[in-house]
Amino acid sequence: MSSTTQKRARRKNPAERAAEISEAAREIALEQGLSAITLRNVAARVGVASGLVAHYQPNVDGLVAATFSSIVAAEIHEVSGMLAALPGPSERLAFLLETLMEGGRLDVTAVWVEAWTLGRRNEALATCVRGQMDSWQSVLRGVVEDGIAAGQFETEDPGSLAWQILGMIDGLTAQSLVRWGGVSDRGTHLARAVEGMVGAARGSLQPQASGKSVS
Amino acid sequence: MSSTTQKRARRKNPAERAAEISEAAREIALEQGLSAITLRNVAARVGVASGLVAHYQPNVDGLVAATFSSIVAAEIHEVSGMLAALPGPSERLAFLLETLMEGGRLDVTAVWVEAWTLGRRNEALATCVRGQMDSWQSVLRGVVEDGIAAGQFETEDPGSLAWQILGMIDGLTAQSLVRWGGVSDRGTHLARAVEGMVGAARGSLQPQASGKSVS
DNA sequence: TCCATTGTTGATCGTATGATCAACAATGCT
DNA sequence: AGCATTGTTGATCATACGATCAACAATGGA
Repeated sequence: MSSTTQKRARRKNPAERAAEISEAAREIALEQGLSAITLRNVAARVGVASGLVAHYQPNVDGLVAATFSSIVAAEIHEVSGMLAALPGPSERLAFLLETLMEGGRLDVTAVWVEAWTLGRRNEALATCVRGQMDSWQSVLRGVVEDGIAAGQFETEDPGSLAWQILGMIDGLTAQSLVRWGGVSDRGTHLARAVEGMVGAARGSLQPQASGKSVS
Repeated sequence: MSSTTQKRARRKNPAERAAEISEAAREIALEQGLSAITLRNVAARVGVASGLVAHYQPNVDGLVAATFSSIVAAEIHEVSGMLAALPGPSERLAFLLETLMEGGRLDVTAVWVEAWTLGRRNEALATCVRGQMDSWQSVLRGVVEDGIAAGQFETEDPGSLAWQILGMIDGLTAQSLVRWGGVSDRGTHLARAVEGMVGAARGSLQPQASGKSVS
């Protein structure tokens, strides 16, 4: 009993404790949403008094904003790492569409959607949201520009187009947050639409039904 | 003084009072968001005790859900009324894209986005959200099917396509909630994408730079 | 061993929420 | 005028939030 229920938390150095708190906030956000990030909630998960969380994060709005950035930045970093391993712009764009639409990132999508709303009353969060949107747009724009340089894509304004594609992805994934069924060929439709927008060859961005060809 | 500051609210019949409360909730939602719908907040706007609001709306979740439905249903009704006045499917689809992307409905967009998040913890709201999404999809699907019948559009699955277009619109308008600049030709890009998706002629869905041709 | 440093606690304050309900008062019928 | 009906009040309860801070205790150097 004395080992399972700890009366007082083990004393740790600030960096370690701060990391624990950030990680707890991250988990809470992914499981229950950004608005579940609460002094008491985070404290309970770390196994620590609420005051300690407040000590490391003087205001909760900041913690929420930082947590949002942490989650999204990690995703961007991960995805763009995968992008780098692909041979050319067409493959990268196709991979992007397929990956982001796949449905395995609903938790991150929920965080995005909630951040859009919370940003109205949390200025720090709003700034982070804009920053991360810029990051995503930058990644996507890079792919489009590479495609243009390689002669595979054609568009006048890669930046604007990148925003457009991002918006479409956001809307469609947000939709899947509420309604799973209904849309059958989500990926296919989007790929077709984007092909038209970037002037790529028909089918060049379709998610390849690679690997498993059965059922 | 006795006329400006009323000590006790005028006695009204239930239907009238209920309508007042609904209207107040509607205004609050559009101005401050769905989460600002509060017993005391609504009561203050109506000029009434908080208990009275609770009397008419036994639980707040229900009021939030009803308010969402009211706002969105009104918009759908309004827009589909305008659609009926247009000559053909191409004009209707173009009008839809133009109207919904125009930026004059940011308040409604904010309500949508917040509803997606709040629906996670408000089951009644979640049901309403799904219902209104169905309504929108139904309107859009109707336009697409008409277009197919008229030989102007071509697609295998109008229902799925309608979902797709809706998702794109949602994402792009939500984006404009946070970031105004950045995208120049929002409407044009989207129109081009949709043209590709429905197999319509290039330019047939472009927002006509009608009326004012200067500057 | 003593003690200064510093990580940690938990109570406390002010505020806000939804919900409940006995008391009140306006209304209109008899 | 008297009275039952019913729309309305406002205090109250339980809960949850962010924030603050004096007190506490673990740690490691002197």
